[in-house]
Amino acid sequence: MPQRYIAHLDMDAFYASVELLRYPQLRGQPVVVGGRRRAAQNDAADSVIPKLREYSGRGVITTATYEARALGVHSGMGLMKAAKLAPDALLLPADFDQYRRCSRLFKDAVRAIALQIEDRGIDEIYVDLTEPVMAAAAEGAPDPWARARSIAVDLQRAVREATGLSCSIGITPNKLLSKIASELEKPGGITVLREADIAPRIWPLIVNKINGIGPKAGAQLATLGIRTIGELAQADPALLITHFGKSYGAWLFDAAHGRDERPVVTYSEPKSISRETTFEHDLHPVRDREQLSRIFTDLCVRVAGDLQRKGYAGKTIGLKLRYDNFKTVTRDCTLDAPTQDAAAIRRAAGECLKRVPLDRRIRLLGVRVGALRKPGVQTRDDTPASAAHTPGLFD
DNA sequence: TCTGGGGTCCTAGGACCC
DNA sequence: TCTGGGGTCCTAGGACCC
Repeated sequence: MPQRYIAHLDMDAFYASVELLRYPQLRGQPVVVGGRRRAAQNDAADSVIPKLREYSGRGVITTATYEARALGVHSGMGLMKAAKLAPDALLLPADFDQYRRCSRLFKDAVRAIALQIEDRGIDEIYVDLTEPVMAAAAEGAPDPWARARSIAVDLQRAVREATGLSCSIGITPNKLLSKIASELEKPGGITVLREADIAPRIWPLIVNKINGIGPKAGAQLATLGIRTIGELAQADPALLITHFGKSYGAWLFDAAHGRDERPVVTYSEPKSISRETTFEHDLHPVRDREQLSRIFTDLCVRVAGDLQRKGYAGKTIGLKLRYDNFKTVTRDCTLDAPTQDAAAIRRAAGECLKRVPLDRRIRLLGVRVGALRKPGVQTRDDTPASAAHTPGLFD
């Protein structure tokens, strides 16, 4: 594989930083974003920002400022638990519309400099800088890595000018390493790593820094005495394969050595669209039947709205249900033809519901539509039989 | 008063077809 | 009567990520 120059750009504490643009007086204080939607906010700038200790109810931290992280709270942590660690931290509700607007702004700013962008969600992207770096080399730039770094400086400036926000950038020969590198000098850093930097910079890190090694795999590696990426790189690949299977075991070994040939993918179609909700309090399948039914229908209406707005229809309807003990079950069924109709989705999901045991309280309900297609673009298989009888020019 | 909401990908077994 | 493969679709669960 020829030499590539891949950047990973990660916005710093994104949601919280967007909120600080709106509430600049909170800068320097511990602030977390999360919890339930704000109830029809009146004049936000004048109202008093609640503290974490005043919060009660379900919910997790979505983002914490670096000041809040210093107190031990982090994203994904339950708010009630976070309130014990940082009772005086300020709590702001999430405003996803605003985050999406900022996301679009920063991505457009990057796109004005480099075209090969892979979207990785609202606050991060990969950028393939190989072409611009090679173009500079052709014009006699001495060190391509220095050129890559200077492009990163340009990217950071463009993002700041477009949004007022800072980001961190990692540049390495591939996505796997760049993702790790962008975290090394947060916030606001640029980290360039070449082949020779893998051993000194990557190997001392714990295995969970690798994108794709989560809590489960990390714990299982720990039982084998493997905690750092370096230890993983020195492990016997055969041992990894016996514990993790042929595919994942081999991948673990390659990843530890910094090998990754995945391309930067600039376009992809969604595979599924879903809506789910966790209730304020667990609901009883019989006693709260009416409320559950209303919520269920509402989820179907919302998912149908999403499908219609984005121009998709789907053939596989899925139901997700989480019990009070956090056990989650899913059921799905496949229709004869794709749909984007709320009533059809509700019927199919209702059939799925009949197949799950309703013997305990329910915490979460979700509806998903998969096997998506663009209904406008019909393949032969999608053509409804009735289309043959559609009145036409000669009827 | 532990544990959100939106996704992707993988595995594994069974049905069904050739 | 016994016994092949391979391929695709469907379903359920789980790991992981942002």
